[in-house]
Amino acid sequence: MSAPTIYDIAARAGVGIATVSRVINGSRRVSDKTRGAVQQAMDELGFRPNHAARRLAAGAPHRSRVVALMPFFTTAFYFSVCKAISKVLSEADTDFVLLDVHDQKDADRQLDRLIAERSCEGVILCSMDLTEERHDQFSTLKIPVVALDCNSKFVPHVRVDNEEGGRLLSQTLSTHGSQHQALILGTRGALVFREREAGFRQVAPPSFRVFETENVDVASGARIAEEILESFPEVDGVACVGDPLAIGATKTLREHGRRVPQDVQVMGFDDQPLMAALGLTTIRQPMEELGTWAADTIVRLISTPNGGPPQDLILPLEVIERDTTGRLG
Amino acid sequence: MSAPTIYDIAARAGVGIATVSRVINGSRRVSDKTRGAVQQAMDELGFRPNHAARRLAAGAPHRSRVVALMPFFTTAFYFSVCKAISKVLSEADTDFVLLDVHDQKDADRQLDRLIAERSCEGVILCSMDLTEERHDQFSTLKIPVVALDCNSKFVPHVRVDNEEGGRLLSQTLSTHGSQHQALILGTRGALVFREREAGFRQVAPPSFRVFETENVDVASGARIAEEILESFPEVDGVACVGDPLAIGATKTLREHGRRVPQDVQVMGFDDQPLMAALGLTTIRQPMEELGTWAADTIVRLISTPNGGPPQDLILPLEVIERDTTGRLG
DNA sequence: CTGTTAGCGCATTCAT
DNA sequence: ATGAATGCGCTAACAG
Repeated sequence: MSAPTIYDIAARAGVGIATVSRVINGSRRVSDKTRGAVQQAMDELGFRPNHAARRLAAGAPHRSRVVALMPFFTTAFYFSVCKAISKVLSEADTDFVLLDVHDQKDADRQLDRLIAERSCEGVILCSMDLTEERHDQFSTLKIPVVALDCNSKFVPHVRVDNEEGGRLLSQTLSTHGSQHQALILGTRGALVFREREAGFRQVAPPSFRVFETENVDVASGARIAEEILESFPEVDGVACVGDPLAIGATKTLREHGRRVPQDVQVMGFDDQPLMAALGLTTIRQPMEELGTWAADTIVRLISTPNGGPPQDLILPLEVIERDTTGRLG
Repeated sequence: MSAPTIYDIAARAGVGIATVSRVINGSRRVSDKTRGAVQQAMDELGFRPNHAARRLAAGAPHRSRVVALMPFFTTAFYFSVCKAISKVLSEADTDFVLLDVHDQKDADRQLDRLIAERSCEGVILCSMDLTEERHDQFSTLKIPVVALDCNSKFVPHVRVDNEEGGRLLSQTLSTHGSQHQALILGTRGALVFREREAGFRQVAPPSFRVFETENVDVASGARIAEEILESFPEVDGVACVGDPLAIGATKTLREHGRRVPQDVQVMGFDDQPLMAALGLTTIRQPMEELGTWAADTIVRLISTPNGGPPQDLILPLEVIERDTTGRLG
């Protein structure tokens, strides 16, 4: 049978529903005896108060909830994004529901559920796009959606110019004289990586090579660097689509006697926390700003259903030169 | 006046509430004309559907929500904890509401609200304790609370033995011959830091010194290290209560010509992501396990109100020796 | 101390 | 295509 209500409890305990309510809410105006009976009935039936009914009856104030779907585990990039979102939403008295999704399928399941249950007032989609169909669903339900780190046709989005990022990667290496550049890519399943690759290819010196890896962590960077040294020994510049990759690559290179940056230059991407301390040259993504904009926008769209036309935003990238680049030789 | 309901909209648009409901839910069985009128009324009145009422009427399934209060901004420690919690809750079909709190006052405000609004079914408290009074409030409302990284008298908690951590810090330095040890502490307002300090004091060689800093970031570590070099030049071991502090301290020491670890040994605390790549000797906290246990426990307590007596858990610490410690000289 | 009653705001028949 | 009526599960007066 379906979930028991206070009526079921009341009947079973031989009391009125008000008494059950009192017990639930810890009122002291209940005799220990009846309280016990009610408790027992609740335990036996596995009673769980219905949250929606509670809030409705109590006249609790509105509190919007926005859920953010993010592939959280992948990189520290999302840590910074998350912090920013959290801050904005908190100040807007909006609940921040964090949904960690592993892959697209996972995300789809959650999106279906959100639509079916209408269980939030806004959605922030990180590094993930929407199908047109699903966009229409959200649209008719008037649940605003914004995308972050993603170039969406359907919803307002904030991102950086990843193609430009790819170009900056190669150009910075070239500036210091690198001729044989390797690009370490995360899976091409991710659009942002494909975009960076495209930009890189546009400007890289002809002998460049591209290497793809599943994960974008330190271990992968270290492993791919081995591969690079073997198949592309003349390499004098390594560009990575994530900072951890660069850390791993640098480690391997140095272990193999290559000086960084005198023999090989290395660059990361993101400028995650601690990269300054590590001296990694990298391309800074304005992570806080990305999160802030997404959160601000969703809050605005929630309170102003007709908040004007979708307004996208492209934030600037910045090359941060530190110790892993410099003139070769 | 209070928030407009569909009755207000219906009245203003000269239609029945059912029609308003249809418009809200994107039903196509509404003439464009009336739809327009309803839309306009909604816009003019700033209508926002009441989420609780919606779910109640729609008979939506229960979905528990647990909110985690965490001082998110402070360190990457919480990133790992957060990941673990997120994973467990997601698998338990439980919403994960993240509440970033800056300080105790902030936390108190949020806790008051949670109690007043009964807006969640469980609470995970990170690095923060409960007053007895507030514990009683949660208790009578039957909202379970668990604490993480905190030694609470009132609620089940999971943590490491921070005193032992303090001892390990000093003992590891001593093992390699360090006689003049400095401890860099975060604010003594945090219990965990006080505990580590206590442990450290128990076993440190007599000439030790303790330094306190507000923040536990790289910059603070670098700054305090300057101070240490000035006021405690004979220092040959620096123990920190957080990894970033140690990174900063190492940087300063090396800039001042002190070799690490030959002249001065340095240790961090936590073993955050990337510390392996950085070669920092540190004391590993089982961050994932902490988060997993907290989430598992809260899920269990929600589904089993009488889940037996509070069961605390103390997880083991592990010294991870890397490149910043080793025999002096 | 306890039971009765009346909504909370909305989705949903069932009429029309 | 639209309106009236009913009930979701609970809290909060109001009676007793």
